[in-house]
Amino acid sequence: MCPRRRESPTRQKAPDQIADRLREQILGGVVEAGTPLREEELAREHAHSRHTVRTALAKLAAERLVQFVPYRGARVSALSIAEIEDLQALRGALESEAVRLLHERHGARWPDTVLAPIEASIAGLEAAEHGGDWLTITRAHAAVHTALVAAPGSARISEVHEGLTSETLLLLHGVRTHYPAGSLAAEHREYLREIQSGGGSLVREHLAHTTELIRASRNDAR
Amino acid sequence: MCPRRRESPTRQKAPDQIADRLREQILGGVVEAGTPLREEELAREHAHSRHTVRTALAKLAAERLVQFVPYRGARVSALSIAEIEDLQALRGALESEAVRLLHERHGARWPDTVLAPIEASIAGLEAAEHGGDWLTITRAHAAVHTALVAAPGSARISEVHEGLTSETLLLLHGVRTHYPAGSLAAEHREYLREIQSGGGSLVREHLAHTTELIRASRNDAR
DNA sequence: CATGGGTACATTGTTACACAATTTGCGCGA
DNA sequence: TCGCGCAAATTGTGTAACAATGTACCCATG
Repeated sequence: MCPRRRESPTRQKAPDQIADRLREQILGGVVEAGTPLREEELAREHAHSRHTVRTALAKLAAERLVQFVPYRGARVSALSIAEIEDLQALRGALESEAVRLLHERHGARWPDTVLAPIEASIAGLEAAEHGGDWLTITRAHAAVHTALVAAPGSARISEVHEGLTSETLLLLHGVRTHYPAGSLAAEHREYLREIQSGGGSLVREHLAHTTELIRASRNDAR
Repeated sequence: MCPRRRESPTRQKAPDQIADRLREQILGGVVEAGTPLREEELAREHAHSRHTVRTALAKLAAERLVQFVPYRGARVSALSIAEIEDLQALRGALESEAVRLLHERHGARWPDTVLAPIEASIAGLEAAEHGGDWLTITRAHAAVHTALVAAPGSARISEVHEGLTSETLLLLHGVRTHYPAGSLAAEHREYLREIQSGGGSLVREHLAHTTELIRASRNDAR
């Protein structure tokens, strides 16, 4: 292969590659909640050693896509409604703090430098709604919230929030809600308009709406 | 030794033991910021394999006590003032959300069931201030904030907040501030009294005070 | 004497294979 | 039919080796 330029980051490490592939399988629904993940089997499938696979699984455990039982191994996570509410409470804390910081700095009319990246991500969501599969749509949806939380530039709030993305996508995978194409984007444009003058309660209301969709979807599945 | 009862958790795993020991060394100042941590050396010192040591180092990296440079190894973390401010912003988001939740449920007079664990941890801080070393004091101090954030029972907010404890203690290790014994406890009793009627701004003020102490301590050290 | 290039060294990243440890389930005997 | 013991399945950890990467040092040339 081509020699790597010195400025490039070192090539992606094997555990990261394995984690990426497993993450796609889990979030894409190929591997369902509760499925055991056997180290030797994964080592064979990915043509890597068990040590490398264990490192990859540890990364997914940190993202809460998998859960470990000692001497029993890893399995794909499933969250209870109570756990979902805890997760949404955390996301609400982070996103409402981002909104508070933006109010503190910019009042009720946020400048274009703040709005443009968020609006760009909403445009991306709209594009995803026309033609993308459900995972593509939920990823684009997550990107909107990520952009909003990133807007004040508080690096650690952003980082923790981004760390919740896999888990959030895993949750939404099970939600078979049919939105007309473009309606999620419209909803988030409205949300962006409202939170410039509103506050944390709008954030929590927005997230509670999502929790309710998940709850309803689970009830329908019974 | 006595056979382990089935209800007991399995014995502590080797990587956790190594991580615990290294954490104590780092937080106790035995291993200073910037010190490289060589895998083979640690493997010899702890009488474990490099695999086990690498797993332990990964745990400490997740707590941000150490930082990895690819192919260069781990070293004990050092945070810039900007990074400290980001960390405090995150802690502020979590603690002020806990306070908001407590107001939402209990108004301006929190019941004893809420206050008792927090007051107990402040008593523990007071005990630590009489006779404990600086790490003992900073641990007891962290326990007060942990108890407060845990009070509304939002598990994930608590968990993220607790995950910041090692890093916070590492920061405070470098702060050679001389508090009269008991004054930290008194300050936190006052803080607990105030936040029952006050809100997030008091939380941020309290944390900003700590950031200022760290900043001043670093200036003094130059 | 200074600079650049190449090589070697230090250390991490990963592998293969093996054995220890733990949990659970199944089979056999009472 | 129930309880106990053992085996199987799987993870947790170890050993030893080699691959990969980055940095520093040495040598040669200008």
